Amino acid sequence: MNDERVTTDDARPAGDTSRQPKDFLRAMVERDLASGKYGGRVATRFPPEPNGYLHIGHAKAICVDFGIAEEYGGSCNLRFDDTNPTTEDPEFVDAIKGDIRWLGFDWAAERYASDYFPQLYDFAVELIERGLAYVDDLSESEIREYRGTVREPGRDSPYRERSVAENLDLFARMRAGEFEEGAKVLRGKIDMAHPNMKMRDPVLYRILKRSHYRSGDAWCVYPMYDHAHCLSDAIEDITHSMCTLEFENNRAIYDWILENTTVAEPRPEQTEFARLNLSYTVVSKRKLLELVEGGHVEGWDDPRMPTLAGMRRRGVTPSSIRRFCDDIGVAKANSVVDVAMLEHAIRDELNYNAPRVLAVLRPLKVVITNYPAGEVDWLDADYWPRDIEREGSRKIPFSRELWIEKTDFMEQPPKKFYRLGPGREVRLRYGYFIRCEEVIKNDGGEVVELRCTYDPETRGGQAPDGRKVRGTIHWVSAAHAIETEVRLYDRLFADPEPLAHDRDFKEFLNPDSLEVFAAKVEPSLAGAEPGSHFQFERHGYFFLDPVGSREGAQVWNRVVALRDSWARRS
RNA sequence: UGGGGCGUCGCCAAGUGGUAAGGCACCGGCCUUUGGAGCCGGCAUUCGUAGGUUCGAAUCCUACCGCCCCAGCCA
Repeated sequence: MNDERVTTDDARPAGDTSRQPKDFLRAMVERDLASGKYGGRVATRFPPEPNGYLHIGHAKAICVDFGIAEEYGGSCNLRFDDTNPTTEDPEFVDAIKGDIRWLGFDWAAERYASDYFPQLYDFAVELIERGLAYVDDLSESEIREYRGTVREPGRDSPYRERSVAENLDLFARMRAGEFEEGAKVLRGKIDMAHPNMKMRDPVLYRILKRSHYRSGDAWCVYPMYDHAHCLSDAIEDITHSMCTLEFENNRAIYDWILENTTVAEPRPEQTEFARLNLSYTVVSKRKLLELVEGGHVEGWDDPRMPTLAGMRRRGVTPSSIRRFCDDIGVAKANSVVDVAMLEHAIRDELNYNAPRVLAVLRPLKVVITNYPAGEVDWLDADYWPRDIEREGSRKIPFSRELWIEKTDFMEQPPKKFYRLGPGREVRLRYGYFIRCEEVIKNDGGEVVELRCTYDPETRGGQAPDGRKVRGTIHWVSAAHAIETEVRLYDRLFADPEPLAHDRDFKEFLNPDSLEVFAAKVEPSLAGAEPGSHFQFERHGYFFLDPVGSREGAQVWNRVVALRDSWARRS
């Protein structure tokens, strides 16, 4: 529907964005549309609990819930599933809303399960009146015992056969605050021997004498997920209620409650899909919390975190996240997506959107011995390589003293090393050919300076005599360079599946996930806008960190490195 | 050894009885003032396994194997 949901700076030629083969969810929606099951309506919802930050796994769910509604002319509500006052906090609702908007989605309505507490309570009363729910006095541990195990049936609670009148009275008194927390719960009266554990008289309401961030002290009984979710869907006239695989067993309760309460038909239906797992990362609120609390990262928005806040801070674009979600598809098989897919989506976008500039991370001084001191030559440098049809260029200064990358020089270059070495010639990008004439070392034998000559005939990078050089390296004029901080971020974990071992996942943290450099960047970057993207040629895509940067003290985050076939083969 | 799901290339993932899409990754080659990008080519005689039905199966049947979820008054 809303094909115009624009991604501000995406200049890629409009390609075919439609997944050719439909995933099973879209196929289902199309079937329902064709059969007229919901009168042509598609209504979904994204139901986060405001107890933590959204991460890349949620992004997939958001793309499913909002994306499907959008594609089929439907609507998607944002519903905070806030039925547990002990864990929820309004701080998270704002963060969640911001993250969803950042991703480029908007909701038809903003709802809160807590706003439905009165209706939800009435539905519970209805179940009691129908003899389908009862107040149970068993303790928490007794309930567990009575539930049986996956192999053995449970036993009925001694309170299971209370009369409707007694249940009504007791439930009203629970609500009135007459009983202590844990003293009583309301349970669905289904079947204590049901093979599906979830159907063994699920708890519907518990007493929690806690004030809720929205409803305050209006309630001391709070509905459980199984009671609240399906009925909230029904209240909002949701048609397709999509959730992740771990709720498959809960679908039986979902249907049972809706079938046994007076909700409008056609009723919403739940369908499950596999949640996202990403290699080299963990996608679990609890695990991420552990990293934050253990000080392994600097916070929820640490650029190494797979949270949307972290990715935004790192410089990942929302459109590349959406593109990634499109690429991975939706299915029911548990899977671990290769993080290389995400990296590819990011590069693919930034390749078209990030102007190229020069930056030296590990500076090695080069003196051009045949270039006069004090002289400056301002060279033309295109912002875009020839294969990208965008206009724009800037001037970069060339002078006698330059910085080049330490790794672009080797005293004893191996076979296919195209860069600088004693006596070798390379091209300085947008500049001249230079030849290394002398290597200067300090007392420790470390190369600290190169003395080179340049060929004035090669200005711009071409030799009139047709001479070719294999290597082109980046550089920056020492007198003009800006000092900045460059943060190289890498995968947070060194193992593709940190959770797949018998050890603590934190043991697999990548010790090199962050490397900080005092880098020299070309002077044109002086006025760069915080939040803008550039490609530092031969390094990767960088983002001027709007949080970490200060006036005159830029902090550049590497979003993702360039593919590097040299590094791969060595 | 209960129930619910899932198993198609290293990783995702189409395919729903007519003879294995696509993407990522990888490997060649071309091109190249980013060892980037781009272009060309390669990459599952086989669909967890074993039987069976059929002219014909990844798709149907049977059995088996493997993995995930469920015993919170979390969601």
